[in-house]
Amino acid sequence: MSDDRWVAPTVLLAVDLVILTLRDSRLQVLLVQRGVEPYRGALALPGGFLNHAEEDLPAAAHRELAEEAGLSADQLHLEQLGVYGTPGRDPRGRVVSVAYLAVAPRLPEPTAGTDASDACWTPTDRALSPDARLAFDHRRIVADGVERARAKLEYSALATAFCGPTFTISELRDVYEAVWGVSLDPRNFYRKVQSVDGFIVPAGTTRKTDTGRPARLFRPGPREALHPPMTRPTQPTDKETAEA
Amino acid sequence: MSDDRWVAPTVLLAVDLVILTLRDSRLQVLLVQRGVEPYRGALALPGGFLNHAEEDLPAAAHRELAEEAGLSADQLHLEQLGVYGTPGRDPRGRVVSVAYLAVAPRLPEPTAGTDASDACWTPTDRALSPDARLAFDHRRIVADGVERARAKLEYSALATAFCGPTFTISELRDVYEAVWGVSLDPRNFYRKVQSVDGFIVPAGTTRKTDTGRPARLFRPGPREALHPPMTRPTQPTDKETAEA
DNA sequence: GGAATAGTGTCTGTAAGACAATATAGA
DNA sequence: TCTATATTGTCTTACAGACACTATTCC
Repeated sequence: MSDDRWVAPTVLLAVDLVILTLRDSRLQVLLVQRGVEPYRGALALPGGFLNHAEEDLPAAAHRELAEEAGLSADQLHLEQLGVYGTPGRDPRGRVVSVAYLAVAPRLPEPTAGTDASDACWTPTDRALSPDARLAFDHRRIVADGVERARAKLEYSALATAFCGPTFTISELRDVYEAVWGVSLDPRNFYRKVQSVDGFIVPAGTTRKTDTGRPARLFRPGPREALHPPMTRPTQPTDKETAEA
Repeated sequence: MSDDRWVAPTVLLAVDLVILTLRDSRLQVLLVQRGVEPYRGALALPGGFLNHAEEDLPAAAHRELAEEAGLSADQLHLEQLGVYGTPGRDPRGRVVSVAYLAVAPRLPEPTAGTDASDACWTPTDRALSPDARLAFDHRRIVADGVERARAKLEYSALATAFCGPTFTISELRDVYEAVWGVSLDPRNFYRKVQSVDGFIVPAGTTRKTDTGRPARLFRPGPREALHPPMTRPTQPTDKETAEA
């Protein structure tokens, strides 16, 4: 720093997205097959470089969300996940990536017909398995995103972001069971989730299911932080041990 | 993107530090008075640009920690807090800052005699008051850091990072009371903190206080995540209402 | 002994987990 | 009727919070 001619180094800034949703009662993440080098042909998170030097980071995240997944900002949770800037993580140079976590309800095939027709939903456990071979350090980013989602289900209303505008309590329980990888007692969950003030509010109507009694519909409540939090079981349950 | 000559824009990358500690039973943050433009003379977080294009982000955080606060990596908690990259946040250009949260035990005047003799510990409530006038968007970064610390006291062993290698349960309670801004029952806290398996382990010795019975000493346990979490009181207590 | 802090015992209300019982749909 | 799911009720246990009480130091 004693050198007067010292100038701060510049870096390339990218935005990567961990987009989570629930499909077939499984937590899935959107991955795209890379069409260019490096890691051509490998699976990677949707994302890319800033468009121009003045683009804001959340704006870039929304842009990539639309370009690569066909998802709009409506009905979608988006939060910053972290920065990944280890030198050498990208062979093209010093690329620092800002990762965002997006949670979307299951939409009617959002990847079909868009620019990113090579995007595909992948179960997170498969994406995180050792033989998945994700590009760059995207395996770690996916792992961090899943872990963030698991943690936030406990003390925030993030679970409703996996559901549509209205949902049944069973659907909400399905979110918790899939993301946490546990089985929850439907009856205790039913009362617990309703006892947390402002978490969900009744929508007044019901929805028929394939079989059984129709279920009341709810919509997300005003509360974002849950007090008391939803408690994640510590003991392994049937569902978790089955997946292990 | 259809323009073949398009090249990704570059940004300047900086690292800023929210260094928290406990002094006089108050949560304090380290601020430095800026000696150069912009915001010359204003208070700001310690930090700076990357030294060279290949410097790793945690390495840069540690370097700034040593340069501007005289703190070494030993006995210190450091975690990434987030990215702040809104265009226009720095008049010098597109500067994207990676904020780190550091938690340090109270050390013997770490700011004296170092390069950053103009660094000063500031109570967080004063740093966050409207008349503090921090440089850049550092007010928000401090607020985010304090909020992160508050949240992590609940479900992680972060509180021990505020203490020295050994500590009494009263000192640990002091951390919770100062960071949360509440009063906790010493007797219930005593049993609660010991019931969380692996949080703290007895060191075997005791420490005399000014007055009263000597207290047993503990050291941080192996557990980083607390199950069950420490519960933060929701109702305002005497201490909180007194500060409001 | 008195003051101050450390540490233990006990009670009570609340909430979580287990699980029986009832309600409402389709077949 | 049976089956399947939704919703309610009840019981037991665990824990948070309030607080009396004992222990150990210095004065």
